[in-house]
Amino acid sequence: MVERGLPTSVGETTENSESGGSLARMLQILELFTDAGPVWSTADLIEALQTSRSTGYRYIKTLHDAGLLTAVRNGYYTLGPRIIEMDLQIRQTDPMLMASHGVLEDLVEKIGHSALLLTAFRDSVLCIGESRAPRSPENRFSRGQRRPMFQGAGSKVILAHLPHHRLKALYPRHRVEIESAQLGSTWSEFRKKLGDIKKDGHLLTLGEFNPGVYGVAAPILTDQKTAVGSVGVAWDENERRDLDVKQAVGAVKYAATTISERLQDMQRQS
Amino acid sequence: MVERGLPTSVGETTENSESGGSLARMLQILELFTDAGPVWSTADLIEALQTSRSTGYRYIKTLHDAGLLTAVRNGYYTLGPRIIEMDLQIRQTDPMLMASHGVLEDLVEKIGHSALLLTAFRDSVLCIGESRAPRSPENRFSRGQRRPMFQGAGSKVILAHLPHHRLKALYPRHRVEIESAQLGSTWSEFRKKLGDIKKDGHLLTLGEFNPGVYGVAAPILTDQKTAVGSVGVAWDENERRDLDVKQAVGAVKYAATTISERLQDMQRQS
DNA sequence: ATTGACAATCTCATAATATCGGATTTTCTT
DNA sequence: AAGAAAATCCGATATTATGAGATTGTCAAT
Repeated sequence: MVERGLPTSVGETTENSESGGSLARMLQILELFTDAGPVWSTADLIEALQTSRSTGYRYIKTLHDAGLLTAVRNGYYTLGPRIIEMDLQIRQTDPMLMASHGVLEDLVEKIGHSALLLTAFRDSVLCIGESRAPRSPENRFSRGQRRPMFQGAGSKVILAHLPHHRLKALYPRHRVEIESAQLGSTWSEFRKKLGDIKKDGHLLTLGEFNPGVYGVAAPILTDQKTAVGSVGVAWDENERRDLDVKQAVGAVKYAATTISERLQDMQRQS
Repeated sequence: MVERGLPTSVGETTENSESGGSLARMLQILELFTDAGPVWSTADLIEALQTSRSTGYRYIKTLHDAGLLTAVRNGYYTLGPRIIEMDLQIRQTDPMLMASHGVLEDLVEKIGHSALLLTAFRDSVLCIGESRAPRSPENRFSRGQRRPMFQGAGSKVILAHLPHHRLKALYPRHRVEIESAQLGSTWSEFRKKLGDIKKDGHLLTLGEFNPGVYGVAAPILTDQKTAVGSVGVAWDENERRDLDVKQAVGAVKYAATTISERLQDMQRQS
């Protein structure tokens, strides 16, 4: 009866499945806070949830008590301080981030361009770390931002190393995007293209986001050779240094391998 | 084995009240991820929750679907990517942070020491922003970290400008800390000391965290003159420049006032 | 301080739905 | 490809989330 959640705006993990109960319903509140609407009144929140006042207030109170929401003023809420705290917690302890310490910096020094650390998240790719070259422009792709999984070296190289079942589940959801990204118009064609990338162990792209910008990326792999993330660098073609493309590829692959090994060593110890 | 949920470690909003239902119980999972234990197995999580396997898995799944948890490998979880994403969202839209853009940088330039932006959170103070002076040492108090509310200029100055009822609720919970922080051993003494700080509109401290370190802070206030945060700077006494303490106080107060005004202007528009 | 206006919480009967053990399916290792 | 382990599904039960209205708490102005 609670006719909540417009199917169009849901975008959950699994296609459009009914949200999994009140717990998920409550967490949906967090999704409402966007760049376009970063501050919500209780009234609007309750309206958006299509629930009773009591329940709405209870959800808000629960999230508030957990620190995930905070009142900016009387009856107006924003994402809460606990999120900032947890982000620090992640920065200090995330295994992949830990494993990449120093490696990204070395990579930047070696090739003179900014480097990114990416991870797969919900059929897309999230930037979780970056190391900027000395006087490079501020990156438009930085920690916390997402990109589609079918464009850019850093994304595709993860895609190619995803476990079988993940790909199988993902393909039907994104047939059109995959085709328009030149990744094949059939399942077997798709698998073949990914197989090629996988064989190379890296990917070089040109102008997939910004015209004239090169991208190189290599996957960060688990013991079973499936991707947990990737390392990537990008540079403008007329900003080219004496650096050879091959050299960049080598450096990126080396960085990715180093991180992968460290990561696997860490897991063996726990 | 993992003896969770000890009343001592809870530290919820209201004294020690029974957790408010399954929603809060699920969110408690997030509190388990600490520096000491950043990665948890499903088995240990369920053990810690003291619930059935089914329910434990359902909680984990719900949090996973929301992106608040992520699997680092088979059956092991960490805080999830959605948190990183939401942190960026906050950095891009948080009113206080927006209002402080440029102001903190100007302050640093004026006095040559790193500046911090703080906010009140759960009977403590959280750092939400910082601007580092050119070649200053990496700050030990940076974004995402918490400090007690009764030590340090940045904390006390917020405390002094907290709304009446907040103080009244807070005092009995922290009598001992307040007394040992020289903030008075009775309620009226406490109120008087805070009143003095309030009158000055700023606070100067010496060596409350690190010996020989000066701290200056001023409050960020709402229309009704209650604190939402503070601006602070700190420097070592033998690192003193030709800068006068008075000059620093003035600069900090100016920064805090500017941020307060911007904040109030923003609210008038929405 | 007192009041009025609004926001947030509380009360409590009702039934919706979270819960649990066990079976089933999915996922991972050999 | 088969076996082992993990995660999900299933359905009966009662715990507990829900919602309308009353109450309390909070805020701004007199």
